[in-house]
Amino acid sequence: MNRVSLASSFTPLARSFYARPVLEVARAMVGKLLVHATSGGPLVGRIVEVEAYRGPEDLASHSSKGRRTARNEAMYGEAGRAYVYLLYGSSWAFNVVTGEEGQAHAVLVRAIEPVAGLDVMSARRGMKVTDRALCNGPGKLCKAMDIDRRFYGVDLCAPPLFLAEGRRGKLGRSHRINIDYAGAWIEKPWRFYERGNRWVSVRPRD
DNA sequence: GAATAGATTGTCT
DNA sequence: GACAATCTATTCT
Repeated sequence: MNRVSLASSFTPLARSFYARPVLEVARAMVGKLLVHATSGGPLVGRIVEVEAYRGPEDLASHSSKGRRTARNEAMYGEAGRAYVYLLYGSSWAFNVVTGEEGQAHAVLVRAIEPVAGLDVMSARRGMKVTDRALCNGPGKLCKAMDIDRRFYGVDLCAPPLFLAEGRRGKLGRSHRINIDYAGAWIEKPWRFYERGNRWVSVRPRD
């Protein structure tokens, strides 16, 4: 199969997939494929770890307490669009907006299992394709998949960036990672991952 | 594998 | 001016 037919063999998930409660979408996203059709061929990763963020009550969310700024504006938009932001100065994070418009809920993709375009990902990350650190973190997968602020607010229901159907194994869930500032919300089991998958970023506490 | 320290910069107070 | 939904290198066991 050549590169062109490989890219066209993936079909974007419809907006109805995203227009549901955020925890439902987060759970369903584990096992789906993240596809970026680039001029150099498709970059594809199987999603193995995500986290749900549900403002305004969720203190870990950028939209907590109804906060609405230039940065998180995309969270308030229609379901199925991307919310991309820079954190800690040098890493990009990729989120999918869910629920109803005006509702600032989103799902952060924390880790993927590389599926296609491995040579490109490997070169972009400066490490071997077999290295567990290739895509096991929000910033790492964005670097490997060539996702940055160019994709802020873009529609994920059509190429070049979209989710496609995939298969998944056993679902696991745990507390979210690195939200020490969020008080009692630290304990919410809003991280979903595939059990036993070596590409999951942080080993579950439980 | 686990723990630690330093890097780095847009965004918000 | 402080912080952040992190990463990397380094230094242990």
